[in-house]
Amino acid sequence: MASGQVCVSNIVTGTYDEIYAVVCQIPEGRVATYGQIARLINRPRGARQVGYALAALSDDKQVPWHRVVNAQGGVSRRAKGGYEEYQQILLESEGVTFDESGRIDLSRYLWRSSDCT
DNA sequence: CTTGTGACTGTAC
DNA sequence: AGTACAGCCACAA
Repeated sequence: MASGQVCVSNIVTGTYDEIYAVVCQIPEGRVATYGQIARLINRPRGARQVGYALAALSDDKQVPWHRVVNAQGGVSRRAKGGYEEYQQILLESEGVTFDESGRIDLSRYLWRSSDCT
C-alpha cells in the first residue's frame, strides 16, 4: 500500500521532535506503545514524555498520534476528552480491530521498527 | 535553581 | 483481571 509519510520534513533533532519523527514512521494498520517509542529515541524511561509530547502536539503537524497506544493496547485518556473515540475510529479505518474491552491485539498490530529491510 | 504535573510502565496486593 | 503505589523524564512557572 502506498503509505503517506510526509511529516518527517518538519522534524528537528531535539526532544519531542524525535518522538514525532518516530510516530510518523509508523505504517498504516500498525500501532506502537509509548514505551516502544521512548526506547526508539533512546529514552527507555521516557514513556511519559512520549505521551506528554503528543499532548503538546499541534494540529499543524501531520503526525498519526492515533497510532500510539499504551502498553495495554488501549487508548489512553487525553487531557481534553472526546478524542479517545476519534482515535479508535481512525485505527479501525486503517484496519485495526479492537477487542471487546476496546483494546488492540498488540501481538498482531504492534509495529516493529527493527524488521524487514 | 526548585516545584509541580502529565496521552506511561512495571510490580505488588 | 483490576486497583494502588512508586519511578522516571521533560517542560512550564
